Amino acid sequence: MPELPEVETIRLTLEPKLLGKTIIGAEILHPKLVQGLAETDFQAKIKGRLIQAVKRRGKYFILSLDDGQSLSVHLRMTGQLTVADSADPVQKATYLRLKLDGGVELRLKDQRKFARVCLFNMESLPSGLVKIGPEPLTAEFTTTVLQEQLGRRKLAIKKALLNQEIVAGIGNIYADEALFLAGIHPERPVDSLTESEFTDLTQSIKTVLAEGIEFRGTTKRDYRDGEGNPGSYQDKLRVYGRKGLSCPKCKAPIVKINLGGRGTHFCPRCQK
DNA sequence: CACATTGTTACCAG
DNA sequence: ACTGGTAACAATGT
Repeated sequence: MPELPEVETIRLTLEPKLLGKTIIGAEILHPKLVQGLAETDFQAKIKGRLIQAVKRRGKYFILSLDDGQSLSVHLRMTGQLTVADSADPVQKATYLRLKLDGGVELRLKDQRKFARVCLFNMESLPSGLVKIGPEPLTAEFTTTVLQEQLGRRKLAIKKALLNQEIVAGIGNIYADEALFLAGIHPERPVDSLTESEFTDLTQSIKTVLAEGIEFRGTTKRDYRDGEGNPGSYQDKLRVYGRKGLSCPKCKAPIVKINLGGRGTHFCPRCQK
């Protein structure tokens, strides 16, 4: 469940360890990990490249290399990225070892084998980055932009927030949290939101994501930052995972429903 | 054992 | 063409 705040925390912890390093080799231990490239081609294309920047776009972790290529990593649900000493024992479910100069390596571990890695350039963006929506924590994300992205559609607002083409980086946890802060029921059709609700929602999205980064991410189970440490935002969550517990605003019990196959938490009194 | 967990995409129907 | 719903994927925990 690494969403924007978790990937950003990973980026912050890994940047000093990766910047300026040269990739001297790669070992792929799961055949489906790398998209659109055979293992030998991947190794040939990446060997000798210098890491020029450590970036993030939505939930994608991205290394910019010195020849115009980039390496993206999407952690999906249980992926973990760390930099380890090459001599350190390799943990179970480690599927990528990106060997760097100085005796260290970037390791990707993933209990569920859902994580994906892609080596790309401007002409060959991975599918998830082609139509990705605005970055919610930048000035480009405004009430007007959110309204334009949503259009006058009838789908439930929570489903829209989970669509990465509408806004980048929001997952199940932060969608529930943002809707609670804005006082909006997750099943409300998008076209029923008022002007002031759009404003509140835009601000709430920025607030919960910034809080998530401030508290170094939410660790429900698997999430760890680039140094293997859990986050602490799970202690600050207002509704997610709090079914039956009292609403922090009105003390009514938090309700959990299924919306589009996803667990959805909200306060039936505060969110209309 | 059945089911929940979740991000993305493939697929289907209107 | 567009919208929106559902299933599939994967593995583990309850």
